[in-house]
Amino acid sequence: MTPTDKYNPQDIEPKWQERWEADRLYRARVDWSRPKHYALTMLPYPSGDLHIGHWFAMTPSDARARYMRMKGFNVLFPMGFDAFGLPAENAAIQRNIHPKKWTYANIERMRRQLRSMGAMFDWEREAVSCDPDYYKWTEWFFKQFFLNDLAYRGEALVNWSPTLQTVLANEQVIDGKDERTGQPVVQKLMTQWFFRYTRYADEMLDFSHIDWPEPIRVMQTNWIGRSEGARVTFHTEQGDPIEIYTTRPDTLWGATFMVLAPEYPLVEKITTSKQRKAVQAYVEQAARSTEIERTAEGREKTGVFTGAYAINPVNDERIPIWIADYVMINYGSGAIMAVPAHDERDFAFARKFGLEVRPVIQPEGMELDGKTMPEAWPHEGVMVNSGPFNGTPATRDKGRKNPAISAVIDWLEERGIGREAVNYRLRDWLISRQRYWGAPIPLIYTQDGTIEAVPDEQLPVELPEDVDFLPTGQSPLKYHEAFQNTTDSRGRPAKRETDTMDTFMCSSWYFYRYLSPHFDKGPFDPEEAAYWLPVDTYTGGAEHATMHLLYARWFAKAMRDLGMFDETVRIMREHGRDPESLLWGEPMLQLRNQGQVLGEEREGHFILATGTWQAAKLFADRVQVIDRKDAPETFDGVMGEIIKRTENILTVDVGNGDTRTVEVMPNADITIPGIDGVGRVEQLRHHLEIQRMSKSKGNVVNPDEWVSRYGADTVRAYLMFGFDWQKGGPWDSKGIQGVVRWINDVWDIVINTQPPVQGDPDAERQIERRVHQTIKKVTDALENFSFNTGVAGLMALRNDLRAAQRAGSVGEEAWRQAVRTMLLLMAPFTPHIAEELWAREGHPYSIHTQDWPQYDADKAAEDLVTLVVQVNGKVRDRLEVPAGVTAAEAERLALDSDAVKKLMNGSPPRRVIFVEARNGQEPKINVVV
RNA sequence: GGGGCAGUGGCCCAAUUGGCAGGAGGCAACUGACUUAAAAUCAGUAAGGUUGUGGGUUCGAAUCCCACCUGCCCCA
Repeated sequence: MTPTDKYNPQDIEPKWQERWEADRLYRARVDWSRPKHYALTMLPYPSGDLHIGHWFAMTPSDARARYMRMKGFNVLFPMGFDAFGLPAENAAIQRNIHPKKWTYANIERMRRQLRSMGAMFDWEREAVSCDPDYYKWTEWFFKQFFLNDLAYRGEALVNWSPTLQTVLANEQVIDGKDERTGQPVVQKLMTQWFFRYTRYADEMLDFSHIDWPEPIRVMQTNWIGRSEGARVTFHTEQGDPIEIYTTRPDTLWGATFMVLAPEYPLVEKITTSKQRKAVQAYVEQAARSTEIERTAEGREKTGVFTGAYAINPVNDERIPIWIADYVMINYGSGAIMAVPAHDERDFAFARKFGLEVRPVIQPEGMELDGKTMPEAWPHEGVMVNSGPFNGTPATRDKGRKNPAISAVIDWLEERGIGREAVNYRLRDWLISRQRYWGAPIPLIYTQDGTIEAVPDEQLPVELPEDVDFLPTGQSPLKYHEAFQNTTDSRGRPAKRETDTMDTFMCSSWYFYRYLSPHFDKGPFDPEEAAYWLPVDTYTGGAEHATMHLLYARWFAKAMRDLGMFDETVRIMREHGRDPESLLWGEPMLQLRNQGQVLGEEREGHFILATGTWQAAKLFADRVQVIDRKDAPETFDGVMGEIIKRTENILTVDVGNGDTRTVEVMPNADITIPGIDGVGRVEQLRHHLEIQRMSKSKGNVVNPDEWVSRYGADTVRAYLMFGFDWQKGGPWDSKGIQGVVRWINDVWDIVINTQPPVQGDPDAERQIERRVHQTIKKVTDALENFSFNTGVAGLMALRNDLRAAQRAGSVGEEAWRQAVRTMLLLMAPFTPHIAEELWAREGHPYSIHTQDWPQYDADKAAEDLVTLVVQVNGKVRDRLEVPAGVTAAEAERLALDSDAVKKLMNGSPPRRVIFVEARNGQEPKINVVV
């Protein structure tokens, strides 16, 4: 064997990667004569290192894109970076590196790592969201939305840190405190920029045009949270209107008080002087709690009476107005009518403060008494105490479908008291960020208070680079004079907006930029868009269900309605393509989510520790790592597996669910097998559970290491084989061995087989059969994102070829044919070795531009099959029968079988059910006696 | 509290519309070969189960329905 006969991924992988790149093998070009396929995988954030999760998300996606290409599609599979965001600013503050420098250095590093995957990314279409070339268009989108009333300035509650004088993101606030400084955070109303997200709420509830996973559709539906009901206007005794929204207008007569959010603008005006102090104190306290705390169910209700009263418009009753933090200023109108008898939260509030509870829906077979009822009754019944509606049945149906609600809405509208209304849980999209590292909002505030958009020819508003980062976390744009000071359209001094945009803005349109990353007449080139759009297959994590994936849908709809696709549509028509799929306003037609690769389980060291006890803690001067098997029966000290180590404090599992704490003394004698001399406490291994990977847990799998050990093909194939892709699971560093063996075997099968010139026809037929069965398996697997079964099918074929190789039973012609097909089937999974062996077999470059093998059902068919014979559903016999056995024949054979005869005892069968063979399964027959 | 997803040999996982759990495949295990020995590699081998639990539908349920248990995700 010459050295080249050994499989050496370190050799062949870079070789082919370079060749593919030099040949621009993966360059995707518009070609109207061929069907297109736009395959997309979520773009990474350039955090610095590609981790195994990126590989898990991207390489199966790549395999499928490659398969689509071999199937005859012109495939676009681009890649880029979602490069704006907070981590870059944190790096700037903590390590004094400019965000730009940090980000681009990371991108450079990640590009290299991404290339090592051997994916078919078309790098000539790469887009980086922090390039001015890119964010020019992010700004342009903002401007279009601004000019077309899709963007507006409004007030929103934000997490405000008085210490840092800055706004914090939700994830930066832990228990009402800034996670970095531990200083308290308050809720403050601030002026911010919003997009009219709810404008497309109803359209976004329609999933009929897209093939997205059910859980995502459910999550988005719940997130949008459409409800039907009515808006009703109450008035204070002084005549100030307070509009409320309710899904239960049928309970209006049961409203015994009103509740306003503490931030409600009218609060100050209506509060009586007697109540002023209490109200003010309450408002201040409410500002200190977060929304999550405020709305948590089961939380003790708090609130204060304002001293004011409102008039219930349906019965002119005078009811007290309270403020309470369980009512949110940004949900509905920030005010509610409280119907304690029929709403759980109102009920809890009424009981706490001794407010009246008045049932107005009487359920059948139950007598509700406001004084004694133990809980609210939010369900169906007959309306009572409701003036003209007494006796009207209320069902569990929502909205107009409920006769009581429907009747009351009509009545309200006739009287002009209220009107039918739809409400959404979804709020408008707050896009302002008081941050530096984001796309600037291209607006100018003039001296007279008007707001101007920056003229197109001045876009992009570039981020200044000469900025200083204060450790406070404040945006440096806030005090960057040169950036802020500008002139308006009439040449007068003016101020720039210093807020930047939410990074979800950048990622809402990146897949359009990929089409033409250097196009300078618009965000994308309509000539490219007409061919490639929309995205056919999108893959990524389900964690983006309600944010990115919903924003992207909103964007597509807004773009469509602002005419941004008009030219694209025209070109589509010119080429005879129906633009329907683009006009749906759906960015991605098919979506699939991968699961998550979790950390591997690892046993901790089993130790014997001795020393002195103090309270319940052992101060150990000696720690010995031993094999669990060698553990003594009893031990005077602490014996067990280390489950946790913090510095020099060990938590040891001593069995029976008990743990002991061991503090290892500085000069302790530590012995660890395989480590010479005295071990260090840091060398003691603790138990690792199967859990999410994170640096702090020390269970991170570094793909680069595994690639340098086994090659990219092996890592790719293992990730596709070892997991149910849509589910994910724990990494298994031993499990990868199976893939290593498979690839080595394939190498050996192709390189080191000398098939005889003449083979055994039966054996050759059998191999051909297996090959075609495998074509079917692998094809189905790739169609269905079931990558693990695809690789498993290829491994099974390997087993068959191995056996034939050893037996020398398959002749040269048949052998080469089988190997040829196997390599084609492998190409999407393991592109490098497939290309290498393809070349060595003398086939023309490149395997990746070949046609996908054609499945032939006749060739896959078995001659003889096993007929499974059941009696009353239990397997009683198996008979060898010809493949195409008919029902009549099968019945005759089954009834003739000894096992069946014995069970039937001569009586005739009551029923016989024949199940035809299908899809490689065998026929079954069930005799019912 | 509400909603969603999942639970199959020791482990990862298969099982198109309900139709053989001889479990597809892999890991681990065991036996042999190679080796002074071990690892790695190669060849071979059997073993392993009330498909989370309990009911229901059906000729037949891992699959469909109901309830419960456990785990993960989303919302509150």
